[in-house]
Amino acid sequence: MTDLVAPGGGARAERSHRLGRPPSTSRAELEEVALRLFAERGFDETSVEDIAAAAGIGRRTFFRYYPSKLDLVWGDFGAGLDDMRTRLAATPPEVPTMQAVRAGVVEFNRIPQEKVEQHRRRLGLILGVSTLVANSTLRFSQWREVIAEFVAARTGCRPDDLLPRVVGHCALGAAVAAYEGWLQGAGTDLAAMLDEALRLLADGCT
Amino acid sequence: MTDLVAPGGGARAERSHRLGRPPSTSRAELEEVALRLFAERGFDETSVEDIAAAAGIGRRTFFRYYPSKLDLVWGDFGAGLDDMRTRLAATPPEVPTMQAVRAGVVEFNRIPQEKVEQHRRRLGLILGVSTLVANSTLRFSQWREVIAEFVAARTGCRPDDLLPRVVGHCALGAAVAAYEGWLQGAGTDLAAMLDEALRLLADGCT
DNA sequence: ATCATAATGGCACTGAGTGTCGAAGGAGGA
DNA sequence: TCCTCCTTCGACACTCAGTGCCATTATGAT
Repeated sequence: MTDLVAPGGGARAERSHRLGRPPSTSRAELEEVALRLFAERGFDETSVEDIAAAAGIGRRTFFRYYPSKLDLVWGDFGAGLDDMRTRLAATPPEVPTMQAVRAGVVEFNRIPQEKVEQHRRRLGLILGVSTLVANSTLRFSQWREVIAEFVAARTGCRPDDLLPRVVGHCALGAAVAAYEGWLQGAGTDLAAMLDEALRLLADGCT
Repeated sequence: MTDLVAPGGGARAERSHRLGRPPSTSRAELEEVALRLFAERGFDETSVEDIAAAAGIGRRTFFRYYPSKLDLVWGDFGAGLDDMRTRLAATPPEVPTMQAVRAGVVEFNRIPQEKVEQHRRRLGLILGVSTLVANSTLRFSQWREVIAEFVAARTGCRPDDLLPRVVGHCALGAAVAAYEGWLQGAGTDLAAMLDEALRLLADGCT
């Protein structure tokens, strides 16, 4: 959904193309180069021209791999959303709605041990760099929509009714609060943080 | 807090300046001109140059009244925040926390009858134009902070602990959900919508 | 009239993002 | 081998937001 039709026909250049000039780089390589530059000089201090030069491509070509500098940071966000939607839809009806939401969100954020540090760096950018904080809202609206659709299906109303909207916004809010707490504390566990935040929500924030 | 030191020394040119060349326009006038143009052609289709020309000032001068095109839409947001902070701090201790939050948020959004349409247009821009949706996050973080500070004071913890953060994020989420519902329905009442949304939150989103 | 002061606006610059178009570089067929 | 097709590449030029710099302008005070 969020995916751009990047050169090579897929997200990476791994699949051998059949026709035409082969892509000279890949999204994965661009991300690697860019995230390194961001870590060294900062996001705002790194221009697209810098990234392109470091990756050995032209500035114009960068925008054929990503529609903007911001989008590069998000990785495969869309794929995760699809997973969450599927998992929520498969929840047995006897599980209470908010409990299903909590489980779904926690599962959405499950990351393999070896990718924890990378995830931390990405989230640090997303929640720390003001340009990206702003942009995140647009990304997260799709996230909220997944939740709202699930709640709407459960309660037999439309996704744009008040209750599904409130749950979507609040579940996201709780998740972001957990992200912030996780980034703030050094050795904390993201899953536990999320679970706790969503439990607070389900208990009426008391 | 959000206020820029605009020409004239204040938010408007009403207070006669003491020295130097008098401002050639005011924030209020710029807002009027700009919001009219936004309504006619759309936000993204209206350049700062257009606004400046319509207001009879230079492009460069526009940026002395507002730091960006986005900031123009928000009016006196900062003043409202200070009110909410004060009102929350003055809440009697016997009022439950979430009830105080609900009352505070509803009060924050109280608008005089004659300004309802203008408010609707502003909110429509803020929640409808993607550039502004993105920017809103930054504004709303101050809003969340006011709530989080109150909850922290009530529960005797720090504003960056999990509970205050969750309440801040969720109260904002509920409020935004209410805004969306209000904009969506024609003759709905914003205060009632907000009250309902925050009641849902306090009831654990069930 | 002259001076101090503050707003104005023109100019030039950076940086994101976009349209266009010719060139490059592979695969497959003649 | 050479030609053709197809796709990516990258250069150029453009719009627009935002910023630094600085001469100009309009006022009140002396």
